[in-house]
Amino acid sequence: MGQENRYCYKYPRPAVTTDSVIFGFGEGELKVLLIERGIEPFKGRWAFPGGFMEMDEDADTCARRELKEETGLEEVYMEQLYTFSAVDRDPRSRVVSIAYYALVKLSDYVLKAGDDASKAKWFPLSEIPILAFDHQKILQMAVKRLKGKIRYQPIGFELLPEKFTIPDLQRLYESALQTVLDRRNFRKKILKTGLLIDTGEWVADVPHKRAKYYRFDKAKYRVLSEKGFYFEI
Amino acid sequence: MGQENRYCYKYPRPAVTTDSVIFGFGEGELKVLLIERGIEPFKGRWAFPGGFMEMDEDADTCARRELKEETGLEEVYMEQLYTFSAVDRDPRSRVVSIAYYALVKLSDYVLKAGDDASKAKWFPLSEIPILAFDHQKILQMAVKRLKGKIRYQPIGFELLPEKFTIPDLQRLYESALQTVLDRRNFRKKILKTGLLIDTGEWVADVPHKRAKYYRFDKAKYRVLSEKGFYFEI
DNA sequence: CCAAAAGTGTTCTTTATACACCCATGT
DNA sequence: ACATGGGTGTATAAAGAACACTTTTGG
Repeated sequence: MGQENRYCYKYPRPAVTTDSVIFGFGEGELKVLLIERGIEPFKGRWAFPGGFMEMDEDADTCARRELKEETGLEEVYMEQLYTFSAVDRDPRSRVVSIAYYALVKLSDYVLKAGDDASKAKWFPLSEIPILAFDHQKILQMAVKRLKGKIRYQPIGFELLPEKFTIPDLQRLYESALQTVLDRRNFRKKILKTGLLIDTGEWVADVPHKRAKYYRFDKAKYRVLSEKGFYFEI
Repeated sequence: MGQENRYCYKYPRPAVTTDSVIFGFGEGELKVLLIERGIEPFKGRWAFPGGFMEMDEDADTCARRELKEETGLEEVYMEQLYTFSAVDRDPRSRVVSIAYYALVKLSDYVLKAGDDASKAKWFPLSEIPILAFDHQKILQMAVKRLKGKIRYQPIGFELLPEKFTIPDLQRLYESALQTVLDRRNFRKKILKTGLLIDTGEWVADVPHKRAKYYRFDKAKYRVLSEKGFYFEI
């Protein structure tokens, strides 16, 4: 205890961290989960959840551990994004960050006040504050990746609840891709993939015609994607 | 001199390296450049060029420096691929590797005997030997990425000489994608992009009709890709 | 009865695919 | 003259884009 600098190497080494860009979708727009930093550097600034990699875990494990510790989120869709290694990206010392991005169902995740996650907050993409470190750059890349990927891989479902309507899905696509899509053509394309299962349920308590709820057919998608399934919105 | 373990930290840190998968195209097939390891671990095995990151360089710089030192190659098309961080990927100690892939014009690069590059050799994708570390896994991902990327981004040109014919380009695509393409349709699609410039030169000394040489219009591609140019073979 | 969003088909245009013959050259 | 690979056009099929009205529901 109190023993410092116990780990010595022949050559200098950078510290290795992970940072995760967590996307959610709610109120018709894409959001990102940020944590307010409680310590220097960048104390008080917002940043992505993340932290130092332990020696007995790989980067994926680290990213999931940090995510759980800082936000309570578990078992989310997560993918490696890019590794950021600019020499001066951390003012303290040399730090290499392996960045991830994750897609979560906002409905599964209610921010609890008072616990470790109390400093976590969802920000719409249009209202991102100034971020710590090079996190602005990380965010840019994550958004670009999401936009690129959502067009030809059905990852949109990861952002919606288990049951969702076709108009819900369309709003997500319109928001993510920043375009307007034709209702009839969108429905045709999505149904033609055969990846939606009709749940037989309908939206309730709306002052207009009720939309049907669908589920995403994960098993069928796995089979199709192994066969080289190609899809595009 | 002789002073060891001078760099001490409060927490243990992994070493950080880069490894680069170098693709070339010749004799009608895709090839990869490998280096024979002269030291343990995996002495005598083939591996990708790469090495430890210095504290005053970022990963891109490191990958290019190592590539130059080990093979003499400079100014190649290079992109970050993925970061490999499995706990046991290096038998000596914890090493995180930021992998890159590069595309080079084989014509620009003649292996010189006797210098530092003397242990470098091109291997066709179909004849890859057993590799060191987790390089087999890295190669798999690099090939997957190349196949995916070549379909919708004109990176194929990076693998061909400055001047190339349309049949050359077609052979590259057929080899990379492992398919057979229709000559007439391929030509139409490629020319329709407007990215080929007719050089006015023809192949010489062939016992059949001469093919025209084209150049890739990099400037035009930059303009188009900023405008959201989308292309697919 | 009104406002609001969901559901539904058809036409037209664009793009992709399939396919066969002639041409130029070196040996 | 022959073997080799390069160049070219057209017809058909498939996919994408454009577009308007009716239905259901709560207030």
